[in-house]
Amino acid sequence: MDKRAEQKAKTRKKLIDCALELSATKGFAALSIREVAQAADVTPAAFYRHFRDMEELGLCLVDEIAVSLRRLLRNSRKESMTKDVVGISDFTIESFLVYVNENSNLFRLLLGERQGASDSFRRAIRKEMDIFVEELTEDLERIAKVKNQTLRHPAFAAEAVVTIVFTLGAEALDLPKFKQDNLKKRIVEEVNMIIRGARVRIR
Amino acid sequence: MDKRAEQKAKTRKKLIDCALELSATKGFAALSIREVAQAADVTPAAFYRHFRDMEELGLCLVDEIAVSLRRLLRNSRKESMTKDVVGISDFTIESFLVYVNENSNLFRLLLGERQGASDSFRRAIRKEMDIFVEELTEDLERIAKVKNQTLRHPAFAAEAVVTIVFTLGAEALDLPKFKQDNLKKRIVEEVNMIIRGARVRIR
DNA sequence: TGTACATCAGTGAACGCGCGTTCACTGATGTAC
DNA sequence: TGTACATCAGTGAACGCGCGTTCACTGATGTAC
Repeated sequence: MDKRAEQKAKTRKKLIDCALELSATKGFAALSIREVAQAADVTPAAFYRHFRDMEELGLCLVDEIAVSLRRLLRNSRKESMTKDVVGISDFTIESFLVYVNENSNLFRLLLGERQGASDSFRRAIRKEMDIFVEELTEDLERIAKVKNQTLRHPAFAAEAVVTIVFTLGAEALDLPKFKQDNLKKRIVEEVNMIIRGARVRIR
Repeated sequence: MDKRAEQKAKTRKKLIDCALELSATKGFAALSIREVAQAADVTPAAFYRHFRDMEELGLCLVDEIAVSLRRLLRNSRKESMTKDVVGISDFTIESFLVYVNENSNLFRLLLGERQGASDSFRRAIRKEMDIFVEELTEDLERIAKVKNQTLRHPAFAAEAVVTIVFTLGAEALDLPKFKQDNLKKRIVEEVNMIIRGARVRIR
């Protein structure tokens, strides 16, 4: 057992976790190496044993987001399969909001830096969102097929849904729990609008 | 004629303009008083004759956004009246994208700080967006009435449309002109989806 | 109109501070024999 | 197992820098007579 590597990984994780936590309150862009190092109880110089600069650490955070988002996606798909739930339900959006609340720091980072300053940051985030859109497109098509319906532009519908859910989901973070109910209803209603509007009507 | 007040106003405007321009490249949050002062060709200390701190200057910028957004709204309404165009057309979205390109710095600021760090900033921006949603709600209702249709939740539809148009509009800023055409088509399609989905169908 | 004083936008120097980055170092852990 | 050396994560001091903020000041403009 390599105690040294183990300890190093632990410190690295601590740096990442502290950066994430700090970024929640003041935004990632405002963080300094010294600040993160101090929060993680290491010397500023120690930071360089793990990351070249804050940008590199930032990309690790985006990676964390990617992992957690994909887990969310996998779970929600699994659940919607086993429960024979067909369609984007109340339930799916409910569980998304739970996720947002549980991973509020990651989510804040995701949406805060989506139009942020760093180019590599923005591209990494958009790539993740694109994956989300693609998966949702597939789901929408699959569901439509089961229901014997046709969708006009599944990919556009998926993009619109993701945009709405993520943007309004981000707003949930600033709201007290009891006001989130209202927001949830709005999201559900708007998502349904999009999907209804995407269906090709048979007259 | 008060030369002194005139000169002061000029300097103030220069500070605001420079801050706006600088914020486009590195984000408003990353700006410093000294940086803005230097860009505006004044001493850092002179900054304090105009603003208490960067936050106060920032709120002035939000105000500029408010003014320009309302002008956009007024124009688009006027045009849609005179031209007897009924509905949210290709044309309306086209002119929105033109606006976004013309006021790219303002727009970047608007969307960049929407989930940014400063609380007063976020609230000011959301207030502006809410106004936009309200006006659009009225328009949607009016148009529906003319067309003898009913909308299920005009306010939700408006919120969804504004979310889509602003978010995707922000993405246009990173795109070369020829790729913006594609984006525009996506926006138009998605907006139409929402409105179609909002209509109460008579069977 | 001319003069004497008041105002005040902008100056320039100074301050203490936290920043990123470097460097020689230490001492615990790993490795070779 | 014990020893001698290598490795390297983390230390602590130091550096120069741009930052926000203050202050007494200057000199053009405004005002009162």
